[in-house]
Amino acid sequence: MARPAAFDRTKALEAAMNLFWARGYSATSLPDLLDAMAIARSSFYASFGTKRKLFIECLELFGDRTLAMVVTDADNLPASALPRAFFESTLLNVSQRKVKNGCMMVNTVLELAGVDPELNLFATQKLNAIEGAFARAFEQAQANGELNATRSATELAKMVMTINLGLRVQSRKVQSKADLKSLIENSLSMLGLAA
Amino acid sequence: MARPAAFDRTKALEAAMNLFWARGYSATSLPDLLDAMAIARSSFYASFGTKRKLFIECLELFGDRTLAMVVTDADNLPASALPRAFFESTLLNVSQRKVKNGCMMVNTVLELAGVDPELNLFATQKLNAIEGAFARAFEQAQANGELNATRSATELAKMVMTINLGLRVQSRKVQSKADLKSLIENSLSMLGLAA
DNA sequence: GCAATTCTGTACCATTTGGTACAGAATTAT
DNA sequence: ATAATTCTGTACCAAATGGTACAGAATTGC
Repeated sequence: MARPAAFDRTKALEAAMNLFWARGYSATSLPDLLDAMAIARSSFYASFGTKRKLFIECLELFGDRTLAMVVTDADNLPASALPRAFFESTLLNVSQRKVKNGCMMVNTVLELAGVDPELNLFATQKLNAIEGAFARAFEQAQANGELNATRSATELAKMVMTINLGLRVQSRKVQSKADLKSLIENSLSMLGLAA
Repeated sequence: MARPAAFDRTKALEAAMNLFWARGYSATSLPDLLDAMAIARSSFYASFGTKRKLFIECLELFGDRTLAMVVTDADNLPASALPRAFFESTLLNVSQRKVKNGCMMVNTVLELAGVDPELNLFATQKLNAIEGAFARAFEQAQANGELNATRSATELAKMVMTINLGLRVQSRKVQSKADLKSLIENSLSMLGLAA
């Protein structure tokens, strides 16, 4: 008996995520968001609450997607190939635009560490979840003898993440894909996972 | 014949730098700055121009100090000890507050990459200058035979910087000093510069 | 047609933003 | 004392901020 609750919430959320991803939290204004999401102001507040709540939803979406990617790779690849797959699929086999956006969690940690501890913590936990996925994969592989145990699985995972963070910053600097490729190769060689 | 141009420009600049360093550019408002610098609004505009110009001055100050540190270390230490000295002096032998602030150039790159290309480039160049200092030191050491040449000096410098960027992000996450220390040790070991 | 519901559009709000203007107090040298 | 200069304080500005209110158009089931 009513007009259907049609309105592409998912698409709107996706558009918002892309904007936040590129510009960060503070520098993204509400009019910017409304434009990108192509919805009216009232619809915005009706279905997303506040700008901050929307940002959290976007972070969640981004984090879950990234985590899912790592988990899927962990199921289909040997653990020693995981870091390379992760670096390449997020830094090389992606549009230049997405590369320059870096990682939304990393961006958030740096933008909001001294400003919004709650959001900082939220992004931190998402990153830790990814680190955990790496650690579990390495642990299994070491148990199976597929991976040497010169470094512990958790330490190895921490180093993969540290290098990942570094690469994400590099990708927001003025940097060519060739440079990134070379950085990735050197990183993998240092990790002992060059192959 | 006039009131002396007294007013602690240097101290005011320092205070501004500390605030920008902790909160970033957008999240630092003018009233915040005036409070921290302890000067009146008119004095601010008279001697610093705009908020943006002040930020550039602060970035310059921060960058030059960091570069000077590396250059000094390069004159007094073997090149193989440079990365450890750098990591420890900026991440361990410093107040918890400064550690949590991370590196102002890195923060700026991530905050403003998609918003203010000019400031992003400025911060990038400062980082590149530091990378250059590392590269020169490594180059000399390789020529003298003090450092093995399994990796080229410029590649090694790039990797030191990448890991540095990663560590700077880690330091803005919720993280204990013990964790950072362990990350540093693993990083140096991976770089082949453990001890 | 009619009631119900969901959207759009716009007007409005107080607050905050960075920046300017200017009066007057303070401090110096003469 | 006086002139010169530099500071403080405050009032002011237009624009932009995030958020609310509400009228009315659009779309559905009955």
